[in-house]
Amino acid sequence: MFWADKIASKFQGEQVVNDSKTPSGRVHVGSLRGVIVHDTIYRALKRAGKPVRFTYGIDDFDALDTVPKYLDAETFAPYLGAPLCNVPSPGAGATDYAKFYSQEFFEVFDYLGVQPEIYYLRDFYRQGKFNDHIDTFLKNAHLVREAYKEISGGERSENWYPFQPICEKCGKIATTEVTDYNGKEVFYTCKPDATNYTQGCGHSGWMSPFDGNGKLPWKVEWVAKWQIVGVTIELAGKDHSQKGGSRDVANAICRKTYQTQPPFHAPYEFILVNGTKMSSSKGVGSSAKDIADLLPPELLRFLMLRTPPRTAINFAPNYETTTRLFRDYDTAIEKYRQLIAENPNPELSKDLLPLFYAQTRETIKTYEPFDFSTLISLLQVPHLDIKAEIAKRSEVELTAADWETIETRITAAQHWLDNYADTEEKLILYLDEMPEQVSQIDAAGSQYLNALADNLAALETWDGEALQTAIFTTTKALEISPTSAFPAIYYAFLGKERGPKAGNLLSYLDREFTIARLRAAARV
RNA sequence: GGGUCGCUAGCUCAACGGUAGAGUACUCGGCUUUUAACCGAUUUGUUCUGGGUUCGAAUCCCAGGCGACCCA
Repeated sequence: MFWADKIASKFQGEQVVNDSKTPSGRVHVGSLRGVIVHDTIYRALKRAGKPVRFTYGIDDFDALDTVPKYLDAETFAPYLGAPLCNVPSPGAGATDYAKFYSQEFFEVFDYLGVQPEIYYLRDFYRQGKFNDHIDTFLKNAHLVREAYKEISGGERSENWYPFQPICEKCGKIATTEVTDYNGKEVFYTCKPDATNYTQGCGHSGWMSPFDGNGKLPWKVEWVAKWQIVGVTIELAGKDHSQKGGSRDVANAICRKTYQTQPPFHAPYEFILVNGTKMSSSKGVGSSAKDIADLLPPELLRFLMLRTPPRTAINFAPNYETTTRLFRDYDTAIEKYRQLIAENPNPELSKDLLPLFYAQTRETIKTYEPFDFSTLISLLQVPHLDIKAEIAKRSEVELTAADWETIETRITAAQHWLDNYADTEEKLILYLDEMPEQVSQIDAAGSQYLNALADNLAALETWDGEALQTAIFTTTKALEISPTSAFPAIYYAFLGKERGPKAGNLLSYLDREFTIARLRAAARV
């Protein structure tokens, strides 16, 4: 059974699948895994005909704890420690920092066809939805301390309370500590040494903890959120899912304080780039938007889906990995088309379910596949009418829908060439100098190039067809096999053993130059 | 130091207690205006190691090695 269906099969009755994110900056592609994993489980439950909702929370009451290096440090340093929803927006089109980055994230949601019910924790706090839970936790602070101690070994002092007010004086939330609660107000101090990234102002006093005046620490907040939203299924990244890790602590708090079972949980792995975890601080890895610019939505979903959550995904946008992704997707489409040719409503086998869940809509969009790596090649042939070439190479008449897919693929291939291709992966015409690799041309090859130069000099028209004919008639005249002749030509112009159709390639070059190069290469 | 996950063909992965497979790469052949395309075929394994359970282990258990990650 496909992994998402296996999870879905465990549940009866109404389910709420939840995921959340702190909008602390640009979102890297690793964060998309959680999104897709949850969306897929949601869709699997729907497919199984079970009642289900998909909710997504923005943790925008969390503090700004670092200024990302792509932002001006001086501008944002004063806001370190303040709730993200109270930090100014780094760009136009948003009211604040949290909205700015969550909007960017949601654009990717739209792109991927992910449509959860979105909520912002700032609203929950300000609307008082947390009030009862804040009261519960302040009154049961000992249970939270117990859970921390038992699960993660962290000691909390006797007068520690699980609550952080926003300091009335300096506006920071990361620096405050509550030491008393009288049922209506908490006594807090804004401590200069509370964190290692920002200083509190030293203010202290009594204030109400309700209606958005402060927040619960996030492990505690997590538990309260489950109660408010009614979450039944929520997975977490491997980092939070360790024994004694934050999810373990949250689960314990949930059991102790509410005497209820925490939501279903399973860990999901990271997305690795070249075998190592991507991290925005190290500068490795791509933002979610970068990858979305490269991969069409169904391909990006497919990438995230086909690997079960427990297994790490190793994606690097290099030639090998990128073309394989497209090829695997096309292979699945091909298989599906054969299947529906026999039966319009087929039972999907396990290997076709990733294709099903990869769709942004409800049905699988089929098309006539055209190999992605060939597109990359064709795009590099100068002056080539790529659409005419594709039409020529396709066995069937391409429909408007086929063309729509192909055009998306052309855009993706061009984007890959422009942004990710290594120089060795690109077609390079050596116009100014002779490629070193001409030394690979053997005696027969040299003889061939000379003969070809003679024949080309005598050509009446300089076009691809005529050139291709000349190339072949020359091989026949010399009784040399094309497998020896073609590499000699490619070495002379590209420094490679293989290349695009030689006649077309040469037709884009100047005649005198071409002939001179052939003779020069033959002499080496 | 403690923990989690992983290790299967050159590469990417599947098989999850019942004959180890696919794609790709490689090799070879075909394609008589045929060259990053296409078609066909062959080959590829101490399933990381060592023990154990079992009629039977890649699969379950124990120990070790290596790697990634988390916590301290």
